[in-house]
Amino acid sequence: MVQAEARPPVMADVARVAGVSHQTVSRVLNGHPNVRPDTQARVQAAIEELGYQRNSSARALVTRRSGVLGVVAFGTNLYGPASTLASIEHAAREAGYFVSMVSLRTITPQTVHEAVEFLGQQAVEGFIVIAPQRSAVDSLAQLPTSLPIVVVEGGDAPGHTVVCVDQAGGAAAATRHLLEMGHTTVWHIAGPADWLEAEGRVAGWRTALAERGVTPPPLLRGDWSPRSGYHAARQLVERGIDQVSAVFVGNDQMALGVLRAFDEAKIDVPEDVSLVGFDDVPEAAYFSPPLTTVWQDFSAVGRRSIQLLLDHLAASEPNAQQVTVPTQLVQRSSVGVPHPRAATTNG
Amino acid sequence: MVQAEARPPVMADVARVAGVSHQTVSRVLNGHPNVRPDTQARVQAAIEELGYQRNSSARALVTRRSGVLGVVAFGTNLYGPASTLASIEHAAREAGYFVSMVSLRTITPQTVHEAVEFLGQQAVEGFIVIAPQRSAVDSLAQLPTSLPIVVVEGGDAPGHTVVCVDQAGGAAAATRHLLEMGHTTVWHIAGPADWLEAEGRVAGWRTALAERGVTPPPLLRGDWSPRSGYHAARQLVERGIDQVSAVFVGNDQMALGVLRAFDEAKIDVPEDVSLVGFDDVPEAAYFSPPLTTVWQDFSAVGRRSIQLLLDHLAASEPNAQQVTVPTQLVQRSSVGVPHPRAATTNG
DNA sequence: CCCGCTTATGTGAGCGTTAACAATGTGTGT
DNA sequence: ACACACATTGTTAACGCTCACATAAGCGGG
Repeated sequence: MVQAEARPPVMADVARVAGVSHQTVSRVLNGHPNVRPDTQARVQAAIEELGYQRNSSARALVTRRSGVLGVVAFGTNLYGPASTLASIEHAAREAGYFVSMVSLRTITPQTVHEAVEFLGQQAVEGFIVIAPQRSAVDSLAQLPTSLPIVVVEGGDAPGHTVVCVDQAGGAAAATRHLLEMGHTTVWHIAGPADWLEAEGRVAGWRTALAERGVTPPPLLRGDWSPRSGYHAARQLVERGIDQVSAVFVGNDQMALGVLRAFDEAKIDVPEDVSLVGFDDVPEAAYFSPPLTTVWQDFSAVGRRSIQLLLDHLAASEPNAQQVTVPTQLVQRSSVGVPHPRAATTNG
Repeated sequence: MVQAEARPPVMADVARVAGVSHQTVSRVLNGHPNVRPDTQARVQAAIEELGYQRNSSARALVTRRSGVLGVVAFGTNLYGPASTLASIEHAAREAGYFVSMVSLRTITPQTVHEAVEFLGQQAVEGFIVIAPQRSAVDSLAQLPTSLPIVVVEGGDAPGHTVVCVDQAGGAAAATRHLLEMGHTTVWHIAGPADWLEAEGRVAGWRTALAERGVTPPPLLRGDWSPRSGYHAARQLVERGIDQVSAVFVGNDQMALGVLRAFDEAKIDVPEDVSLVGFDDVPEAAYFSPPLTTVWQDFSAVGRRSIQLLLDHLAASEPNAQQVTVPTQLVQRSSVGVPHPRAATTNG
């Protein structure tokens, strides 16, 4: 009795059925010119008859191209990174590339290094590293690889190709908006100091204040979580909320915590205090009150990252580009004109 | 002048430097026994000297194992799927597997089919499909692959290995909690009808009401978004909120919309109406008021999925298992005892 | 002191594909 | 009718690894 072959069909099988050589099958598969239409049809038919699928390992072995892009991401259960990641994958797939992902829980030179090394074991052709912290960016310099890398949210990583959102611009727009509504100054609850996004927003906030000759009030720090926003707002309340008429919060999650703290302290937004967030998470429009915030185009970040990475792959030129994605202020109901008492700050 | 070899080193290069055969290098790399310690050390040294990295394509070609797992995900910018995905990747990496991801924007038999076919081009060894909608689960039956598949949130997919959260149990617990607080009935704002998670929660809600002999009030439907929760709550308000003392909302995002609508209508939570959500997103604790909700262990879902998939891979047995991950009620401040007027429902 | 047994290493083939080159047919200008 | 270009197909040799097998070396018992 003949042993039934469990093995999936290979090119030679297709070639036999179609009555051609395996090389012709290869040509059909790769869309080479100079294959007669009827030959092509016969091969095509044989492929479907056998349910043939090309062996990607063999192909990768000989072409030295795996068609896989590695993505090292962080905080992927947060809205921003998750959206960026999805967009990266989408753009990569459209370009015919696979995405192999490593999702980091903590981001240190150590973990970034390990992630890149891990992906290096698989034959990725290039990397996208979402490196929102300074330490992560620094660790990029000494990576054990010569593969092209695009850094997302990597701020001013010298010598690297970087895609980032115009944090400073968005923050300045938010701050200016509050100033233009008549607030004499704007407080800021920032994200963690080692986060480049946090620093960019702080810088934008400072810039907008400086434009008006306003000395920035003391900076408050959170860790992006609603909890930390809540605590920062408590501090504000305790040190005298009368002094505060407008707050620019580093992200929407912290803004939610702020809202909660103000609600508990019977401080009305925007009647008593105006608030602007950052991110424009889907929930922001349904906070109480709906939050004025800064929209980030995460989708564009993902698309541009892939685009730059593919450019690098094609050109093999090491020209490090810096791409900045603009933001947009989304006005809702958390900003109002300053309360009379708040106008007399200098009392 | 000798042309410098740009090619990365291969096993033969390592072998030459270490003074052994390529096969011995292979043995060291794969941790085979019967290699003398000093030989092993020499090979190890040569590997490091040359910065050798094994060519995974060549290895995959001959072993017929790529070490890559495919994940088809949906709604990856939402908290639940994003958390599950991260957990899947983590568990896979710990087991030494790579994760290739496809993130779907719309989930139809068509897109699921395409995603699986796409991943099939890469030589994935198995799939995890996050298929939260009935139509997606149905489309799984006729997939063009014989590879092992684990379905996440696939409800009662017959013949498939499924990991899902105990939606009905969680919903019943939420409903019972409201009933035990003294509410005579509980309204429900459900997710979309074709979502298995939504249906599971509806079923649990009905069960808990039936236990007390309570006829379920009319079911309201949303689409998981805060917007839809807002509109459902508006309906409730317009048709007479006096009839309503407790609402179980299909997820936290919709609950936020409900909160917003109630806030606008000057309906206090939990004073006038009690509310329970589902998911326990990080923001839920900072809603106004902090939301009582049902916690889902997304991390466990991811871990169990990988575990089952690896079992399948090892056993090649087609024994379809169904794993259910328990939930937990998280009590915060959105539930209270019923208002006196609400007790006289039959008025 | 040789036999068999174990341990340590080397040799050769083959995985399924693409690239380079060879070989065949097909038509065109002279 | 002949040479030459060109379109179409086939043949052969890598790619870098693991597997199966062959071989050499070490070691205790008769």
